[in-house]
Order: sequence, then structure tokens, then C-alpha cells
Amino acid sequence: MGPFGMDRITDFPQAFAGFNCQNVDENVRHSVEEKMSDMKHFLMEPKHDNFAVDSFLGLGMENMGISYKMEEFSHGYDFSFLPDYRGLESCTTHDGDAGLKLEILDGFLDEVDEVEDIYASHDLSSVGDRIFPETEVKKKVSELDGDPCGFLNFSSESYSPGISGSNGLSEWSKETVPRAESQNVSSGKVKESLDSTSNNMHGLYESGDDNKPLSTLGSWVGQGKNRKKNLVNTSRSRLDSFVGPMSPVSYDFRPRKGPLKKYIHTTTVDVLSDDDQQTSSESDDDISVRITSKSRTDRRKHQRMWTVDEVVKLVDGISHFGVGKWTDIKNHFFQSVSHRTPIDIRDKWRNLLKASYTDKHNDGEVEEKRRSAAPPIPKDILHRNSVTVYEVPHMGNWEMSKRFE
DNA sequence: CTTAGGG
DNA sequence: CCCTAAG
Repeated sequence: MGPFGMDRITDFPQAFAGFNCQNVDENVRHSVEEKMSDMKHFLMEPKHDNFAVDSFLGLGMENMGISYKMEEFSHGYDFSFLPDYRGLESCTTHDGDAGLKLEILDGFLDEVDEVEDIYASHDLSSVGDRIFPETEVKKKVSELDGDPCGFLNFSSESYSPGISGSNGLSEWSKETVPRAESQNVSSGKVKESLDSTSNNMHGLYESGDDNKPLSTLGSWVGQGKNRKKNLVNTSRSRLDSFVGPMSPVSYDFRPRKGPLKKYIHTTTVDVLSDDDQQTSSESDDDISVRITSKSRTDRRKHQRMWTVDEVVKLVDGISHFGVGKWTDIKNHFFQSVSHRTPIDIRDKWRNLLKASYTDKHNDGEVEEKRRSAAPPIPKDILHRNSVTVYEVPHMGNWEMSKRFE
């Protein structure tokens, strides 16, 4: 079926193995497919240039002239592409669901081939972080009369991943893994699977979590198998001087201690160096990778799924520097992400385009969907210049701006 | 060293 | 993701 997610859907029912909901498979399928098609427009542009980005952003050419500033880009974002944009209003929380979802989680944990990836990058330090201070974020969020799924909030969420999150992933995490406080369990494969799962449970049980903005989007964001990565950050050395002081807090932490099986045999080396890991600004989990990768086979040992947040950064980055400026994008948008080299970013973009192209072939109604799903950006947001952002060098390199100047 | 391409 | 060739 589709290039992203559809394959997963096929296997979906299995995820519920041992769970008595055989007769709801159809509902699940329908729900998933619906959400899938909802975001198809996100990938429908086959063009290998900034037009694609433009499409991603839901920005029209009429906006090109004024969309030079980072801040504008971020706020000019059309979040309606988020699958739950519409459905969330009807999402209410029922405590009765907690138990249910926990069971689902357990089921999934068994399915996941790499359980430790539950602790995968909780890197929510989206572009918003460096664009404006948290207060600014919240202010703007409140100004955006509509933010049904709390998508913007999830940006500020990264400031206190495990503390006072009342929206977005953190909340979801807490609810799904109630006894995991102090451990931000949210990410990668599990997050994806669960998001789509519990999301579809809404339709089945008329309930759900309040905010799961990423939901289905994650289903296609990380198609590949979970893998770990243990490579040197080539461009890191000069990052600090490039962008300046980095945030003292690491958002990409993933506790490696825990009851999970994969960590049982973890050596003391891992535990001992845990502190260092947590303190490091990048908190790359090289050690964890090294250990867990033993059981993995060659190429698959280093690999992590792309989170929605990362894809957003990618798209945002390309919007600023243009396709091909992978190093710049890495430095400005992925500095808090220890992994993801410029090449990785490039590859991801290539895959997205591929998916986009493939998708356009087997679905003729995508274009229409995209149009309708990209409402005009409020001028109030487009013309916001109050926030000073970090330097955005070489904007002239942006091919789009050149082309339409 | 960075990017593009192929594996 | 990795590796390699080309700028």
C-alpha cells in the first residue's frame, strides 16, 4: 500500500495479540487509514527542491517574501497537517483507559525488538527552543486561539521533560507509564506504535488522551527498525562556537537503568558512566549503544527512528538553508541531537522525497487533500517580528528566495 | 571537510 | 545507516 505506515497497518492487528479486540480490527484499520490519508499531503510533493519544502510547510509562494525569519517560519507553520488536528477536540480522558493502555503498552513491549528504545531520544528540543524563550513560546501559544492538539506546547515541553508537563508527550508518557516518573519514557518505536494504537482506541472506546499531537505522524516518520548509533559527531567540535552557549539541559536523555530486560546484563561501565552521560550537553548514549548493539547484526546496530520532532526540524532546516545545506541544518537544528549527522539528515530527506513520490502515484486525491488542509497562515503570525532569533547566516543561499525575488 | 550517490 | 568518490 502506501509508502509509509501502510505496511505497518497490515501488521497492526498482531500488535493486539492476546488482547481481546479481534472484532475491532476493522475499526482500527479504518481509523489508521483515515489518519494516514489525512497527512498524505505532507509528503506529496515529488519535486526535489525547495518546492517540496514549501509544500511541507503548507506555505504558498505568496509567503516567500516575508518568510525569511526563523521565527516566522516556525509560526507560519501549518499544524493542521497533524493527523489529530481535527479529532482531538473530541478526545477526552477517561481514567478507565489507563489500565487498558497499559495493557496495550505491555503487549507492544513484547513486540518491539529493542525494548531499550523506549528510552530512546526524548529530544523535543524542537526548533522552537532556540527560536524563542519558553515564556515566549507560551505567550504565542496562548495567542494562537487554536492549538487543539497542543502541538506548540510540545515545543516548550522540552524545557522540563519530566517535570511539569501538562501537555503533549510528557503527559502522555506519564499516563502510559505511570510508575516511570523521573524516566521520560517516550519515543521511537514504542511511541509511534502506541500513538497510533491508543489513538485508534479512541474510536473504539470513545476515549483517549488529551494530547497526542504526534500520533499518526510518527507512524510514518520512523518506518525503519530501531537501531542504535555509535558514531562520532563530526561537526560537533565547532558547534559550540558556532551557535554559542548551548542549553545546559539535555533533552535527549534516555535513562539506561531500569527493569527492562535488555539492560539486565548491562555492564557496570554503563551504570557508572551514566552520570556523565546525563550531564553531557548532548547526552549521546554511545555507551548504551555499544552494549546493546552487541546483540544486533552489523548494519542494523546503529539506527534510530526519526521522531516527528526531528522531521519537523529537518523540514524547518531545509526551509532556512535550502536543500543541500545539510551541515548548516545539522548545526542549527540538530545541535541538541547527538546523533543525526548531516548525512543522516540528507538521507532522511531523500527518503521522505521517495515516499512522497511513491505516494503520489497510488493516490490521486492527495493534492486535493493537501489544499484543503493548508489554510492560510494568520497574518498575525506571519508578521510577527518581535522575537529576535539567532543569526541565520547566508539566507541568500536559500534558493527559493532567489528564485522569486 | 562537505555533498551526492549507491549500497 | 554505511561507504565512496568528487568538489
